[in-house]
Amino acid sequence: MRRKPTVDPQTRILDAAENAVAECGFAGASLRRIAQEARVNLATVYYYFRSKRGLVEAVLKRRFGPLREEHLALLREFEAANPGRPLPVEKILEAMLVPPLRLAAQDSARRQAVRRLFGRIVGEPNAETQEMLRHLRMESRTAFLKALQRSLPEAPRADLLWSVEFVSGALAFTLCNPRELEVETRGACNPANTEKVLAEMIRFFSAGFHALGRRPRKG
Amino acid sequence: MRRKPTVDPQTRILDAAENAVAECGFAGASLRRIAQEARVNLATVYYYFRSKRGLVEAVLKRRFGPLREEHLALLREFEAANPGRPLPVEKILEAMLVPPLRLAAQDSARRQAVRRLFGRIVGEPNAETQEMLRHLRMESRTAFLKALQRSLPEAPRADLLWSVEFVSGALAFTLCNPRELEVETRGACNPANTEKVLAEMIRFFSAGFHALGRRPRKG
DNA sequence: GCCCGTTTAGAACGAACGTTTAATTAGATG
DNA sequence: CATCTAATTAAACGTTCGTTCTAAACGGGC
Repeated sequence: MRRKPTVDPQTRILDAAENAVAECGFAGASLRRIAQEARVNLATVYYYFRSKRGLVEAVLKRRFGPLREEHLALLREFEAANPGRPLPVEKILEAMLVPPLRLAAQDSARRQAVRRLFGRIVGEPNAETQEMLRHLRMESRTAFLKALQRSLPEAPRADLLWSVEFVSGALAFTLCNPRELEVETRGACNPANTEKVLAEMIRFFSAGFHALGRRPRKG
Repeated sequence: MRRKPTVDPQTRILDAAENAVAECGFAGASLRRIAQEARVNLATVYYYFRSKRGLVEAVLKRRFGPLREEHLALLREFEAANPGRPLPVEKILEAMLVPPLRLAAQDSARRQAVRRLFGRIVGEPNAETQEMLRHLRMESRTAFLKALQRSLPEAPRADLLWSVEFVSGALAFTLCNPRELEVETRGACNPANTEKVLAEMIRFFSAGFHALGRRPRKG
């Protein structure tokens, strides 16, 4: 029954905790069930992660920590292709969307948990969690805003900030409950089709950004 | 200390439960604390709502149940203004956005709880909860899609479905953590300013919808 | 008067929770 | 082999949880 005895206990615990938090929320996730699913003694969880809060933070950092570097790397890559010139909004959107979409499109065993984890953190108002995520998102958000301002110099900064927020929200919402969307649309929308989602979002949102660029002042 | 002795116990319980779920999630909300905050005996909660699940369902139905009627009423009202003609997408967007925005803009005592409740239900993958919300959203979603298809006959149905999803996501995301957004943007974006949010979303998303109408086939 | 829906009080149930402690194992080092 | 450290275990701590139960009070309507 033991599938991969080579995976170290910390990873097994993190995987199990990710499943539990995704399914039951932060408060509903039980350390005992996590330890059981990870085939690990309950005290081992404390040995590695000190407390439940420490475990949850490790879960979030493992998944969402690398996103910042991927965001910045994609921006740099696109800018290197056409040095000195402002990026087209379509490329900026691609840099924003591709890393989370890739994250939510990995192997099917983890996919559902990762997607639901997105939804959990969005709705979690706990101050510590929010502060941690704010810190994780801050740097890439600044980079995206700077790129957008260069690409759409006529657009007011506040409008661009709002729009970035709207894109983030649409992305999070689309990722976190994929099955529901497929059911509700009777299969017309399949969030597992990453390329399709990316194309739809770029098409829809780039029009919004271009409209901002065309209107120099708020009407 | 008793502020409003006129409010009946059921309402006090629902208010307290709303606070608790918003703050601690469905699993983290404690009936004992809810009863205490509602200045009600623990048994009274069971007397009225049978179980914790029953209480949670009552909380959700009270808040999100009226949304469907408001959505449909707004659509009817706008259509009555120009009978027979397809609604402009700006009006459809207004009908989609105004009821939730109004809901999240009520008196300051309840506002924060209502907004956080939005985030909680978005991230909650519990099958029963999702099924209940699906049922609540289905009718108005169909009405919005129909109006959009009349207004943008060239746009593929799947694209419109996706776009409606994106709008819903952006709205939910914007509503559920207002303070964070204001902090992160250093005050440039204030989600409590309902008119501003509405104007920003209509401007941004209507451009996206118009772009769909202009492209008859997927490129 | 009494009845009945409502509300309170108090206690208890078993279960599950986060956390801690002390003892034990396994592996490397000397 | 003895020793030291890291890893792992079993057991227990006290608390809180959802839920149920009983008994008693309250208040308006027939």
